[in-house]
Amino acid sequence: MNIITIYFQHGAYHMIEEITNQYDPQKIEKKIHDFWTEVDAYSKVREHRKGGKRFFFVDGPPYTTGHIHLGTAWNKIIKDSILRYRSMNGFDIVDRAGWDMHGLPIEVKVEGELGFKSKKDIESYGVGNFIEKCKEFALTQKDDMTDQFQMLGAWLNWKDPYMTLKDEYIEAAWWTLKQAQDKKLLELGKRVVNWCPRCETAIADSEVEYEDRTDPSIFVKFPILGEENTYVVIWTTTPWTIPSNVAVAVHPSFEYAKVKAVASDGREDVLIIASELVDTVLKKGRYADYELLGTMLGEDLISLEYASPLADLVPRQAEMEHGIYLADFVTAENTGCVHIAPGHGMDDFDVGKKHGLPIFCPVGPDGRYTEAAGEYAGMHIREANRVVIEDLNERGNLLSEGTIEHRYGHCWRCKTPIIYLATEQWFIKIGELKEQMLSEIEQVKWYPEWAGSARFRDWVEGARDWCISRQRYWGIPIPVWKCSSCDRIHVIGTKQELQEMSGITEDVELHRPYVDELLLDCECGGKMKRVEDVFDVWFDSAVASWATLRFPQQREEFDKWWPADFITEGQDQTRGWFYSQLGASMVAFGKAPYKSVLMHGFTLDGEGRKMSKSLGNVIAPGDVIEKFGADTLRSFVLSSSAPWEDLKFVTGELGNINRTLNILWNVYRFPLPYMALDRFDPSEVSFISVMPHLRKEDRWILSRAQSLVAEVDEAMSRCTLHKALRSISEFVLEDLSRWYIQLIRPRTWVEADDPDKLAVYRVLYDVFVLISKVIAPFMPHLAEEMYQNLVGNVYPDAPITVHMTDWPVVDESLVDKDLETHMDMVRSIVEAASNARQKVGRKLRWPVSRIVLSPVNQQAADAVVDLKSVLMDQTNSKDIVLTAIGESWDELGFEANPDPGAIGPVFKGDAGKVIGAIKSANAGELKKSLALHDQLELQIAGASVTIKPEMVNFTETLPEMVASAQSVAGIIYVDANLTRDIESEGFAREVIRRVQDMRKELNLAVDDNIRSHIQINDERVLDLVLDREQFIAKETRANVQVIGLDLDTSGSLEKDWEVEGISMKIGISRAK
RNA sequence: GGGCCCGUAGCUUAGCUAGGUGGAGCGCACGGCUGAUAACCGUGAGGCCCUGAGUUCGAAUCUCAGCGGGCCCA
Repeated sequence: MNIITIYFQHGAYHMIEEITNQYDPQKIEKKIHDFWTEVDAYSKVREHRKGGKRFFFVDGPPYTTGHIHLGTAWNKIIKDSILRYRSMNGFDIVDRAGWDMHGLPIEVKVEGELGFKSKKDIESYGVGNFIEKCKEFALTQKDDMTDQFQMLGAWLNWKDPYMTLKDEYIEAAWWTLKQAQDKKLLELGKRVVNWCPRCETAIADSEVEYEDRTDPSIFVKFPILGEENTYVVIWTTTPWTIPSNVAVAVHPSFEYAKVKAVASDGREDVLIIASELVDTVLKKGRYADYELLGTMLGEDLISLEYASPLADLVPRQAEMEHGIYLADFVTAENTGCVHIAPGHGMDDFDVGKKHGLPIFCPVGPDGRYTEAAGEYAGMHIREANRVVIEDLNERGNLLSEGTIEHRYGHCWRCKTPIIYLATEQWFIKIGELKEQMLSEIEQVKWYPEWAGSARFRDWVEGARDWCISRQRYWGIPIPVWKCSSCDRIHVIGTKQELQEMSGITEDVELHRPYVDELLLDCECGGKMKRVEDVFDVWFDSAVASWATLRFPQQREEFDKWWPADFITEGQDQTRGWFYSQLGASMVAFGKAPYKSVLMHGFTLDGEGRKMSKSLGNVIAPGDVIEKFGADTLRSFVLSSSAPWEDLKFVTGELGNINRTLNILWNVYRFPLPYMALDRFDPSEVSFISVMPHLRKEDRWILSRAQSLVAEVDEAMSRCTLHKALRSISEFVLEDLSRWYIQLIRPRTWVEADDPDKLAVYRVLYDVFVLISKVIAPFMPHLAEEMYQNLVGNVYPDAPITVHMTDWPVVDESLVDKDLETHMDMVRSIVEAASNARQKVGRKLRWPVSRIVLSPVNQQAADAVVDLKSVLMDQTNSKDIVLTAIGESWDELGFEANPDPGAIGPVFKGDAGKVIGAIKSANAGELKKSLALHDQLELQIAGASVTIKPEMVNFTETLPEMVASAQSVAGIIYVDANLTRDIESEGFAREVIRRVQDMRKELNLAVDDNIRSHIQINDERVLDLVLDREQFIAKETRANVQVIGLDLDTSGSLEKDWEVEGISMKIGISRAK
């Protein structure tokens, strides 16, 4: 039968259904997904909360790679759990899913599919065709990923997501740039940028990946003008930048040495090097010897000028003056003199700017030298390293050549080593916003606190102006039009403005190449053409918080919702989305776009290494779901560690979680057959009606359930989702499975109408319904499954899904903290009793006559009185005896242990006799006297000696067949001495257990009756068993039962048993 | 090289804010229960609390310095 129809079928009885034996997450989750789709649960739930307290959530848009990984799964699971929790708490939620769909990664993918190698291939294929391919690719990937996210049970607005490739989104970016222009925060400038020579574009700092790489390591001698054979020595790992050298930088306060170095062939060079580095540099240059000519500070070197060793190859180098300048960034490494090429380095550029040096950059976007590089023109810089080294060597300027392995930046997409190029780019002047940004950070609530106050703050403090332009195709076109005759600039803010200014009436797509074709009229009468750049993709996602509200197209929603109440992303987004959003929002609105931020960790493999394709340790969420189900995956990632800590993915732990859910399933399943048998209808058995019949343990579990809700609320308020999950798990395992269910089992077996049984049903029902709600944010499928059966099948008017129900409010009237404490103590006593039983070898099936507790305090004593029946029941004891608080049990014996250390010094030679006397004395009296008089006279060989308390230690001795164990309530003693009655009950239970075992083997129904024949080959035991003949027949549902010494035991099943050394033979058959 | 975070039993972790005999789960060994039974429960063994120094009567906890891992930056 289709379960969906079950949910809607309500017969005469409101029936809770029996469920499968095993927790089967795949089956349940499939069923629940179908159900959600069928009733459109998500939309209905969001609709249901319309008009409630507002909660504006912005989804950090994953890049449309086509497949989700564990990290993105974790991310969405956190989001989903928090949103479900909020929704149940009455919040009206905005939660459009987001997709980041522009940029190089997709271009690179499409280039790969089309077999392209460079931008020229794209141009000849046609930019329009290329853009269409990229769009199609992004949209397909988006759909694939949506399916994968939905498998996790993540409820976001998937039907109407925001997509960075949509015109409405592009307009949000354009509008933002126009704000920057209006506020004079947009700047076109020549700057040194990270440049990928393959992609032929600037790339953001955040797109640079650092990896180990082997590069040349060369020391070069620059000849000082006007001094014979004198050189300043520099070091570099990029020989190809030597043709672009403009200056040398030294540190103002370092000491530099001028040394005469003698080569092995007798040639002499005068070299300028930082003093402390002379030895190492000369060693590199294989000089035989040197002589120190003098020392000076860096600031004394600035009058020197030098010539480029490559002046004959690069005409511009011959024209240029080369000087020595001061810079604080110079370190005492290598030579202490730094090669400065302002066209090829950030620091270099700054030095150049400061001193008005030429920004000489003879390298084109494709990584080849331009005409300005003279002889090198047309050569690719990759080949140039070798050639430059050779040229330097030929000219006698190469002091040393080697290689070095170091961390070097690579393009994050195509892995090409980046270079630094001085180029014209568009910048947002973050420098001017920094102070405001720092103060806005403090207005935001960060989870954890240090993510904002330390980490993010540190990043923002060091932030540089933001280069937002890229020289590519698949991105939001930068909406800047420039006049070809007067260089005037206009920034377009909306599509409408573009249409008006370009005079077109038809719709236009806001991508390249379409917008490139539109020309605007300039005030000067000339024509304005769009600059060719597109936006850095980080700028796309930066405007998500208002783009998701369709601003600037719609103003109302923006005014109503913005800024975001909450966002959460991985720690890598500190420099990424947390930052880009803040920057863009400062430009647009002058304030932070989010009120609270949860920074979560990274997923690592079992060894604690990051998951990466190259390591081959990537785990696909889909595989995990297939094996364990989404709820298990969700519980695992949520409970393993605090959200902001890294998550080690250990497969074994998943099994653990799975087991916990299975126990929850079993606990939930346990009473259902009885309830079904009794046609228990919760809608007809009110809680009020069972209240007079509640036992202590019922009140206890109800109190614990309320405490659980409070714990989860507390955890959620701190974003400590792992604590919420652990509280749930502890409640299920400890309180429900290991305790409450054990306590109430016999009550569910009663066959007649019984208020005590109904009370249990009602309590269990309420607890399960509460659990279904409490787990709903975290295990939405299992929660739904439970809810539909418990509530959906019973109350036709109930909310259609558990996710539409209200989050439980703690009912203080049900909370009884004293009772909870008492129960903790009782449980500890039961555990201790079990321990003690093992020591005396008495299994639980055999009652013990009494358990004695020496309570540690009043509370412990109260607990025993309060919960005596639970205690007797669970320890299977006939009586519980309390001593006075802190008092020993008076049936204990004592043993006196003389302490030779205390006796020896006092009695010297007689010590041995004293020790013997103490040992042979009556320990109990000894103890009493010492306690009473603080000393004791003993007669030894006619002499009287004085014994002091410190001379004797007493240890308790236990009576025969008594064992003790420690509990939190105090030490307990289990008296396992047998009486006829106990022995009779013990053997009877042994018999019952074996008959039950055989019933099971025959697959008898719980309520089937039997005929049984029990042969016991021991007269004494037979006699004992016969004492409880009725009891045995009742427990085993035997209509006919014969117990005897020698009888025919034939039946459907016949078995031989050995019980405590006595052989028995039992035969049973089903009674008609 | 810099910033932030993490390091506790074979594995996953609690305890750290507020210093006072380090608790769990898994696994392992042994046992119990047998109307949750392909389920459930108990007991036991197992810890230089990463290392070293400092503060303190007392440090897993606070401070400093190292080592190892993660994210980010240079």
